[in-house]
Amino acid sequence: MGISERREREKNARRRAILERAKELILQKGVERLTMEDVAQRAELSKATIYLYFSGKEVLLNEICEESARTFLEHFKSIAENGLTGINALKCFWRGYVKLFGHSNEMLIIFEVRSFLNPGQPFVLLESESNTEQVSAILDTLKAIIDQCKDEGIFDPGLDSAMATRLVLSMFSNSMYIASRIPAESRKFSSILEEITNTFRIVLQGFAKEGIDRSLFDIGNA
Amino acid sequence: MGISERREREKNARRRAILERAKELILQKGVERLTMEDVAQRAELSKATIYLYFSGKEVLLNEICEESARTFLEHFKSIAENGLTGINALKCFWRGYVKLFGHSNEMLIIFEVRSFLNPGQPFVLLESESNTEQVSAILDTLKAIIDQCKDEGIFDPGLDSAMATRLVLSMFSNSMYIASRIPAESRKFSSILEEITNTFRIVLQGFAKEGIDRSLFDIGNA
Amino acid sequence: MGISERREREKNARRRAILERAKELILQKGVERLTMEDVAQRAELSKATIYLYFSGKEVLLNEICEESARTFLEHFKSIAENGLTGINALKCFWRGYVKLFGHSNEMLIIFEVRSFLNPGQPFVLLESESNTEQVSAILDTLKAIIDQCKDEGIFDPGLDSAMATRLVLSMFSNSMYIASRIPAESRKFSSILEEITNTFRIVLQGFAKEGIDRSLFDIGNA
Amino acid sequence: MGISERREREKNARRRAILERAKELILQKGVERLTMEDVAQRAELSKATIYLYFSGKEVLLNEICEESARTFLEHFKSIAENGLTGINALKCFWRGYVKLFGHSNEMLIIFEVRSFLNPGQPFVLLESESNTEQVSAILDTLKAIIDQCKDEGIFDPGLDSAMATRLVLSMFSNSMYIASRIPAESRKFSSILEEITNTFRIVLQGFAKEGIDRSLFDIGNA
DNA sequence: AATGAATGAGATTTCATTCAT
DNA sequence: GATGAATGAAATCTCATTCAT
Repeated sequence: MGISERREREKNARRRAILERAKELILQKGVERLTMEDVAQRAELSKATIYLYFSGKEVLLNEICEESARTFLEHFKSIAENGLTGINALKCFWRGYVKLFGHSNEMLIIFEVRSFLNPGQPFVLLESESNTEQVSAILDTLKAIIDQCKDEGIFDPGLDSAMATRLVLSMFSNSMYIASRIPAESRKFSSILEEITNTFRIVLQGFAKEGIDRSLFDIGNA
Repeated sequence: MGISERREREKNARRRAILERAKELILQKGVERLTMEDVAQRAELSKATIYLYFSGKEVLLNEICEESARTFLEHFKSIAENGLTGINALKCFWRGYVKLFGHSNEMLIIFEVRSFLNPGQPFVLLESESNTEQVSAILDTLKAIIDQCKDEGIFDPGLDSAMATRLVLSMFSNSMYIASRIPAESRKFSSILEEITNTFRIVLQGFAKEGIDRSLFDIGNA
Repeated sequence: MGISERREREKNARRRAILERAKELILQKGVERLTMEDVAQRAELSKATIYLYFSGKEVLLNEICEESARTFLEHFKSIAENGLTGINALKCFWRGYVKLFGHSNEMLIIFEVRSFLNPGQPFVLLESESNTEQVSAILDTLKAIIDQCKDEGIFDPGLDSAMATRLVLSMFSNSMYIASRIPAESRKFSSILEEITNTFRIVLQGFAKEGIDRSLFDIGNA
Repeated sequence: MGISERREREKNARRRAILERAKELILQKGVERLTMEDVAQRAELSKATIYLYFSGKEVLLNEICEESARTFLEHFKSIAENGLTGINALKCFWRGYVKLFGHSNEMLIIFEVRSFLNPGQPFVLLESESNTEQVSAILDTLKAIIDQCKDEGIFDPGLDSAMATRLVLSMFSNSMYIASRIPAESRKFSSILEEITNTFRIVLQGFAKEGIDRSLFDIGNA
């Protein structure tokens, strides 16, 4: 039994390692240019071995997506304590995003891979049942926060929160998509981040109830 | 003489037809999945014939992009009279966009193809000289309008107009990208448009100087 | 009738013009890289028109070959008077060759095209009936000269004159082939000619009867 | 261990087999008509497999050339003992050539492929640094032998040995080229060989110092 | 007589996937 | 469990040739 457990552990470790290498490659060349050959080489395994762990390219990509989403959610949960105000939860969400994006690019991968696998998702996302578990969880979380902000009188009460969630996500998604397409060597995270931060602030200002003090939305220096 | 003119006309017509079919395919499957074989089949021509009109895939994509951008610009110019206020120019821009997007998807294609040909453009767009003529013209036009809105006291004077241009465009671009990836059969333009309209309104609200009446930005029913 | 004659004349002129352009191209890129498109463009005609004058690529190449051979023969005949000694005829042959090769490259084309059309010809040339008329004539002429040199006691009486003809021709052919493959821009006729001249002299020395004064074979400064 | 060695051996064997098949095809149709499809079919493999062993057509051709040259050189070295007189070394060179040419056509392939890859080489051969290692070695070897013959008073002291090397090689090259173009079924090695032998003898006679006994150059029956 | 337009057949190369060992 | 080897299917592009006008 100890043996079979160790086996299991090792197998999982290798699975992870493969996913990790694949992600690196996605960041470097984009999903569309990712080949199984690349993955194998980077993982220092044979192509055939990759197929032992993942039954196909699509499956591998899905796993990447799930894993990244899981990582993001865990991060988010670990930061978010209960009893936060809406605006603080939002800042928390943002910090989690920045942390992951700036450091490990998890978010980038989620969105890029997902848009590759499920073209056109974002617009149907909330209604659709085709979302993977983890991704749905992210969406739900975000929507809850936006609702809370409305309840707390910070966001315009007439704001369609489903739409607002989609907007925020597609904004992120787009940043990611664009960032992912910048050749790895000339990608500068600081300026991309600045751009996204500005964008996010403006969108929040757009969500705000009239008369709300805009300095509330100075997310960047939070 | 009549003959050679007719020839010219027919040749142009065929060129156009090919571009048209290619655009349809891009809308259906995305640029990355577009093959010359596809284009040929859809255009009911042989692959070799396609190469008669376009010397390569890249050239064809570039033409699509240029053509679409030209169409958009013409549309825009035909609507825009001189002496418009910033906000009206913005509405005009929007109307042009909606008209083209809702009916012929021109914009969608510009952005998708461009992002395929020049990965990562949007972040460097304004500074870069690598923009094609037509696309640059769109960018310049939009930036001028945003500047005007700042001058007229509608937009926050602290707004970075280069950034704002990038934001608007990447927002559009993203809508387009997403819309393009929805399988043609389940794509509903009305709801996509509504989504984009809302998004646009929110972004404008985000640009607004504090205290400006938000009803100004009810672009949709303009 | 005057009209139909003029027609005929014009038709021939055009035929010639096409062949001329094709030859230029062969010199520049080699037969194997010659395309009908190229020929048409260079001749400022449409591809279809080329097919009006020549029923196919092979036919066109054959014509080129015949024409060049005819030109060479004419040249040769115009120089060669009757009553020449063998060695003088040889020099004459050589002068004709140099003149044509150095100036118009006729010879080059004959050999290159022929080796493209009839692979392996040279070795079977003399026995074979598949030689075109003109080419056969060149061969016969050369063989006659070699025979004469033997008769006149300059060449080794044991020399197999058929073989010797083949040798000379394949030597020429090879020079041509090599010359034709040098990119047109870096081709220097003077040095190629020098090389060929030396080669020719050595071969003649090899043909010589023992004891014959070698200065006889200083063809180059003839 | 035994396994990985066997693998290595088999892999090399297959590599060789592919090269062998490619060479057969070159002999039959010439380099210019050689397609990867052909090679694959002849080797009873898929095209993709060929690309597993050779990263492209050019690489495959280069390998062929190198391999053939290596084979020739090895043969030459294995025959040539030290301390040979120039004329004996020449005969040795000749025997190596005949043996390889008559049996396996190695030489033929070297020259044909090389002239395809590096058009126009022969005239610049000796000066150029672009020669592959093996081919350069052949050239150097031959030139050394010719120099030795001059030193030993067999060849005309005024003979330009660089030129003479080029002459001999281009003579061989040409024989090869011609032979390669004879349809395989009608190619008769005996007569080709006889032709080349005669040619070689005559060229050597041409190189000879005046007064040298010609029977020295009866290479053929050596 | 001339040509613009079209094309079939084929060339090189790439990649996800399978399978025997 | 791991892998080297193999491959089918597809993508981009080229060229000799035909045909309606």
